[in-house]
Parts: sequence; C-alpha cells; structure tokens
Amino acid sequence: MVTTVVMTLKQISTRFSIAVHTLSLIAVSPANDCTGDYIAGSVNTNPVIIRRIIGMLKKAGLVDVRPGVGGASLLKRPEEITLLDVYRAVHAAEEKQLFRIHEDSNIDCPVGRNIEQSLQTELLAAQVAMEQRLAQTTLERLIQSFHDQ
Amino acid sequence: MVTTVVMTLKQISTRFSIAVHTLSLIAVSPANDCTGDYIAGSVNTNPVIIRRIIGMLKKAGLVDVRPGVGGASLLKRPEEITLLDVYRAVHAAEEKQLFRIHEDSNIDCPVGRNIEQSLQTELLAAQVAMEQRLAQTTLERLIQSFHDQ
DNA sequence: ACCGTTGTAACCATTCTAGTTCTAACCTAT
DNA sequence: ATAGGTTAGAACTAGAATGGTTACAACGGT
Repeated sequence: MVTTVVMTLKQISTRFSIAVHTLSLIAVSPANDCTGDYIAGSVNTNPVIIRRIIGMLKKAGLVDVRPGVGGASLLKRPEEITLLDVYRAVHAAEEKQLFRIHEDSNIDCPVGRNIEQSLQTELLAAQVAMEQRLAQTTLERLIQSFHDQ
Repeated sequence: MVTTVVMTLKQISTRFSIAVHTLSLIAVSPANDCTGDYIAGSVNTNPVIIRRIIGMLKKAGLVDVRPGVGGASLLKRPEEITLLDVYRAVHAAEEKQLFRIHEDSNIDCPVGRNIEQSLQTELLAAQVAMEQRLAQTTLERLIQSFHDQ
C-alpha cells in the first residue's frame, strides 16, 4: 500500500508580507508619490489587494490616506512600528489564536477532559514567543537592512 | 462608506492538537485498548481522521500500529517526545515555512528588490522562536499537567 | 471462516486566499 | 462645472486546504 496524500502546512497569508512591503514603500517615498497603483507595481499585484491591506493599516492607526488626491503617509515614525504591529493590523481578527485546538473532546475520558486546557497554555506560550520576536524588529531596522545586502 | 469585510486569521490546523491528544491517549492506555475508534471517541471525531493522523505519526517514527489486531503504542518514551516533534510530524511538509512571503516583487524598485530577503530573515527568526518554545514541552510534562487542574 | 481493525481512496461542504471587474465617492486643476 | 486620477469597497471567481464522510481492501487473531 502506498500513500500518495500530500498534506501541506497552513501558512500565514502573504497579506502580512505585502503589508510590510507597503509600509516600507510609504516610509521611503515622498508622500504624494505613494499611490495604491504605485505600490501595486512594486509588489506586483492588483491595486485592490493593496487598497484592502491599506484599509487594515488605516484601521490600525498606522497610515493616513488621502482620498481623491492620492498617496499615503505613516502616522508613526518607522522606529515606532514593529513587525508585530503590522502582523496584528492585517490579521484584523484580534484575539484569534495562531493554533487551533479541536473542541468537543469527550469529557468522560481523562485525557479528553484535560487536554484542551493544558494544550491551550503551551500553545499560547509558543505563540507569544513568536510575537515577541516580531516585536523586536522595527520598520526602520528592516529598511536599513536593505543596504546590507 | 462602511466596511463590513471580516478577515480572519489563518490558523494552524487542528491536526496538530488532535495528534497531541492521540499521543497522550496512547501514552496512558494499555497498548491493545488504544484503537482508532477508541481515540476517535475521546477526540469526538470520525475514525478516519484519527487514522490519517496516526499514519503521519507512524511515518515520523513516533508510534507503532498493529494492523489487524489493533492498537497503537509509542516508539519513544513520553519524556523524549516534544510538541515540536508532533508539530513537525503532522505538518509532513517539513521545510515549509510558517510565514508566506509574496513573490515576484518588482526588482526595479529598491524596496521590491530587497524586501523578500530581509523579511525572510526576520520571519524565520520568529518561527524559530515559536518552535523552540514547542520543543521545551514534552508529552510527559503535558500529561502530568492534567493533574494540576 | 469470521470479525474487528487498519489503510486509504474518493468524494463533499465549507472556508480562506488572492485576484478580477465594476461602481461610487473624493479631490484638484483647468 | 467638469474632467481625470485617485481612494473605497462590493461582488464575483478559481484554487487550495480543512475536516468530515462512505466505501472497500487487507490484515490477523479467535
């Protein structure tokens, strides 16, 4: 018997990386130049994708956009914006957790009764470890790293 | 204009938490009792889901299953199995990365040309931070934590 | 030979992603 | 005022992954 099933890892959406790309562009461009179409050209995607992401960044208070006239600008300095801020901004669903845990375990079973709570603790700790690492990198540092390549 | 779009976070599959549940059951049950149907009863899902996951755990060298006769047993001691081992086992696609990065950025743009490499470094660091935290928890410690609740 | 089990193919509904088209609203310059 | 470029976002699509189901073959002890 040979298995052919390939299961792939669920990955975090490119929304996040596109959002970082977008903010980097806004940071290094003169305000009025940085239109949705211009950003879309650099990211190489459809302008609506950029507008959707900019909408999230706006809700998170990271950018200001001028309807009509065009162009976006940062509401915080690049050294005040961390990758965690961006991560949170584009995953608008605030309190959702990275790890899903199956529900409705059988409470008549000693394992089923306890597993959810125990796992919750451990997986949350892993998520926090990741987020803390994201929080260590600012937009400014990321942009500076461009020059080192 | 009012936005009604709700975007949700892409989460890591419950395969992972079900796999941990499964291994915990195998660890605390007499070998022959622990059939796929029994595990499915504790997890409260379809037995095929469990068989699929056990197949992955088998490939990862974590469990041994007896076809025909039934029942599964651990191939390592619970203190030798970490959550990271399980995480890797069920996400069979080993080297895939947690974070996706958009591709095909415009190389004529100074940001587009550099963002991928710079982000890659940072996001990988965040992923490693998470995985190291998972590696700190063994199956044994998890099972022991049941009693503390 | 029977029966419960494992292994797995095949299929399905649901959800999310990333992209598209289209339209309305907005602002500035002419 | 109006034309042109822009933002805002609704509505739709194709594709992929998840979690579940049914069905059936292979296995092995009784």
